[in-house]
Amino acid sequence: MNHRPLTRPEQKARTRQTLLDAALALMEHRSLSSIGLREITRAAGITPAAFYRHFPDVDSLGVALVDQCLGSLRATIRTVRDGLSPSDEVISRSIDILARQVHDDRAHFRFIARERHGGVSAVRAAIAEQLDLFAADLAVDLAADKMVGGPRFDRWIVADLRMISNLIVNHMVWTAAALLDAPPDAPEAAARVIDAAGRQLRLILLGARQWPTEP
Amino acid sequence: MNHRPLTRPEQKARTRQTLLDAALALMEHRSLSSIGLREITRAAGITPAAFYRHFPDVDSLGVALVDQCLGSLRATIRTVRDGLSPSDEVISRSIDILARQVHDDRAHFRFIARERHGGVSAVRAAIAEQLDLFAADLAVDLAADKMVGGPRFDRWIVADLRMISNLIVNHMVWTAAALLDAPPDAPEAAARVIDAAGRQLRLILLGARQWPTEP
DNA sequence: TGTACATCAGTGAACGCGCGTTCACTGATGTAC
DNA sequence: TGTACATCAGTGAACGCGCGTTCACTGATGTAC
Repeated sequence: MNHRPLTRPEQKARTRQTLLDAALALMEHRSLSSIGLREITRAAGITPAAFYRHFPDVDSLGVALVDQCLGSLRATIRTVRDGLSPSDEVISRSIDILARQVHDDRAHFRFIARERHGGVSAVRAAIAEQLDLFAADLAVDLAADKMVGGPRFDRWIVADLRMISNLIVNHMVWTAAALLDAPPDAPEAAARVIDAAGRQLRLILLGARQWPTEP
Repeated sequence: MNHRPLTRPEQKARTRQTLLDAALALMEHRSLSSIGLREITRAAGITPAAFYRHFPDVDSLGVALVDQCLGSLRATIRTVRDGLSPSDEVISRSIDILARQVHDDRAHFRFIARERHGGVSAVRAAIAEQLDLFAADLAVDLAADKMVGGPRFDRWIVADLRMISNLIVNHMVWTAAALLDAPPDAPEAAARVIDAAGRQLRLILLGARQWPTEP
């Protein structure tokens, strides 16, 4: 136990995080734009006015939430992918890892899926930016990996790498959303989603193997 | 000009439609759950209390809007697809038709994209149901079409037909959302989206041509 | 170490406002004879 | 066709309520000497 009294910046950061967590929890069944400032502060256990010490408004909190969700997810993915040897197994393993991440972090993924095309334009823009970074990461990885028997991405032109990276990232986001739609207490519904997603990804990579990089 | 006075059911249906249109217009920049009943009636030019003659609450209006949007779109798509001879051209033509539909009906597509994973569960369910019908339609069409040089979908097992139909429907929805994200006055941004979507769809069908229906 | 002052995260009261819902009503449309 | 009554879409006033934002404040933490 650490009973050392917190410094002021530490305390402030802690309250800020409490606000973010409270907002995320409130968004389980509703979207950001329907959640009130007072609701968030009530859930966080502080006064409404204190909210303004941390964010100018609820939308800004949403943007901060995006960066936190997807920033940490990006780091996680990097770590995980470094430990994967490129092979055909990559497909089913990627989907499994995604499924486990979604299972462990339903609230974060739900927030992203819900607000990706949601009503707050600043949040939409923040999500689009982060997903673009994901796609860029993936394009680099694809070009670097030499998958045995797989597509020769190292010979692809950049535009096509971005094209397929976007397709795969979108497929991942959609898969995550589908997993969230499946009731959490029905493992066979989730299993069906995972199976379908795996076959779809396999089909995409089958297409990539034939893809003419020069038209 | 038809100056015949409207019957009562006609007048009621007209007001109902005014409410639906008003709500759709208000959703250009915001999501359903952040729009108030009074706001809708104000935009529709009727008293707040009169709303209850048509819907029990705003969420129910949302469900009605889904059925109207996607029901009519489904009919449109059926008509269009009946006029298309199956060929490789189908790909670029499908995307072009989608792009034109989105261009002509931004509000409807935006509503669907925004609420597909939005905060109102009844609306989410209604959209999921309609998209499922789209996928089912597509699966039947794929199995029936004999595309020259294309995948032999007529030999596919049902599960795989559903798998690729879902993939294509999701790709279409995502493409529509991407077109909506592109500023309406920047035709070259939309053109880039259309080009990428076409190549993605081509890659998917390339994969389908190789797909082993028996594993 | 002790003291005097500055900072600033969080308080609590107050404000004006628009919300969803209710209710008895109005008056045009519809129906029965 | 004319009359008497029923229906019911839309009205307008009223209600209690929670909202976002402001403000002067408190008191613990931080800093200078």
